[in-house]
Amino acid sequence: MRQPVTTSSDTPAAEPTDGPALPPGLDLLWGRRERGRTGPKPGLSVDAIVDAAIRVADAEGLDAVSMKRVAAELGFTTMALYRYVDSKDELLAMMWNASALGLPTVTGKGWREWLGNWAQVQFVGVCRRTWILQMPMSRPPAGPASLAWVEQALQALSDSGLSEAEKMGVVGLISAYALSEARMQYEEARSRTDAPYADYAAVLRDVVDQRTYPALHRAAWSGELDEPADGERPAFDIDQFRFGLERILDGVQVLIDARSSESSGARPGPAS
Amino acid sequence: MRQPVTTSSDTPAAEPTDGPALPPGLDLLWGRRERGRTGPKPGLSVDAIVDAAIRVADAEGLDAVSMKRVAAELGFTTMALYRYVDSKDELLAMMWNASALGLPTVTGKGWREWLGNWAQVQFVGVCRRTWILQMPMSRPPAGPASLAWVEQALQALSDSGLSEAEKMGVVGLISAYALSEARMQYEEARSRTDAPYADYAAVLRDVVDQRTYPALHRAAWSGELDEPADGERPAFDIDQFRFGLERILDGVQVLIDARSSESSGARPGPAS
DNA sequence: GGCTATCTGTGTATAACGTACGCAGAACAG
DNA sequence: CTGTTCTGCGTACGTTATACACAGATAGCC
Repeated sequence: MRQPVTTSSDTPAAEPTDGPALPPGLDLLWGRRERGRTGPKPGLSVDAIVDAAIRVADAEGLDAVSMKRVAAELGFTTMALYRYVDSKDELLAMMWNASALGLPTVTGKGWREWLGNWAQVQFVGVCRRTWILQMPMSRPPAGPASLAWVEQALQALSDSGLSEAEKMGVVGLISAYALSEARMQYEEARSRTDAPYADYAAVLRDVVDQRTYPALHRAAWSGELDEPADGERPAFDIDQFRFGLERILDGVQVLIDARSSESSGARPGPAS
Repeated sequence: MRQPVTTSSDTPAAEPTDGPALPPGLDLLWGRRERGRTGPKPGLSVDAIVDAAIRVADAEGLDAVSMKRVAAELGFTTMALYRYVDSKDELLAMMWNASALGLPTVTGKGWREWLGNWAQVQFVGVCRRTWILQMPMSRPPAGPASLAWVEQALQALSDSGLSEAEKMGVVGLISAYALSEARMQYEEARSRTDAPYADYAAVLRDVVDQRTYPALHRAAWSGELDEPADGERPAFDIDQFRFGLERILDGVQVLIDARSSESSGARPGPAS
């Protein structure tokens, strides 16, 4: 599958850093891919390739990110990239990880504000980088930057009294919601640009009849679903995101309250 | 873009059923695509194509669904499909809608049980049809079957006292969560089959060092994240889904309580 | 009946994609 | 200096979706 890269047939089983063999692609993500010492100097680097790919994705969308296009961006041929990256999937994984690199360190008073800020930063982050939403993903994050981002959310919950599994569950839940909401809004905004329809509600009004869809009919004609339409509606509506976020945080609050009243009560440990 | 299909240049602006022109693809979804009366009898139908595509997806995954493969399934050539479907995207939209066709009517005592059942049915539904998770989606549902499914959830909330926009928000939130959780679990299960690693926690233990990732390190070594490993772990863990679901429902409960205490209080209407 | 417009299914062709493979030349180890 | 190993490139292959033109079938109209 991969180029030689100094096959360690001489050294019996000595790992450079630790561990056995990482799942395919992860070794590159963690910088554990060794390069040979001989041969011509590389005119390229993985970082340069990933940067170029992100540049293309930012400017022209993820669909424009082909091996050929990225190589052209760097002034190389398509196949030159394969000296640094095993496959396009690997490159996408690197991009996904790199997208978490620029994220700031968030804080907040108490777990709720902290986690709320974390979620909002993630939301606006993916809204700025809409190509993230188009990725085939999403396997659980495994790159160093992605995990550093998850780490922050876990730290926000460290004093919450939740079990480790529960913390991970909460973080995964919120992260998934941020992604989903952004994707939803993105698709909705994109379909609004070219269609003869102003928005989703207009489509519903056309298509939904009162008999078979009474509740939807009521919602569609209530006017609440219509966009302002007075021009400057933001492409991404963070307030709508906040609505769902507060729901989730309320739910987490209930869980935390239950756990803390448990510790002074009787019940032993929570089931998985 | 499309084949002639009786261009209505003679009839000035008479719509067969109603409304102007639906967004591309939606007309087919709603059966508003007219077929000419003359010419040879069609040897195929949209339904037959969609069924075949779903058969392929069920058996071999969404990646196997190519126009060629679907056509072969029916004993036709690739291009024959384009007499019934404008593009592959349209076919995928039809599949997505059709996947909601087999869903049962759910009920429950009170909005919470009702909505909880609804969410769980959706979860196991997409788990059974994992190709749904691999779809490029997800623009908001617009097919008749998808909307009928949404309708059910709205009905569960009809007596909740929430505004229409809030109901839609809640339904969207829960639906997105069901999809995300299923996708997460699916990816995790798939990566566990071929990798040298047992599970996600094992990867974390290899890769995460205590200094830079203290919270993650603690979680990874807590043992709570490990799978049972004693053989028969279900590919999809509905209990884990329920965990997040209960969090969200708790949050919705808080919102509903606030609204109902509002109605006997002072505040007029909620902002969008 | 025949004429004509229209639709069906097919074959061919195109452009784009990811990527396997082999080669010329560069850089280092001995 | 020689041999090994790497780089970058050119070429080639298989697979996509889909545009287009053509032969034959069907229906409406005379």
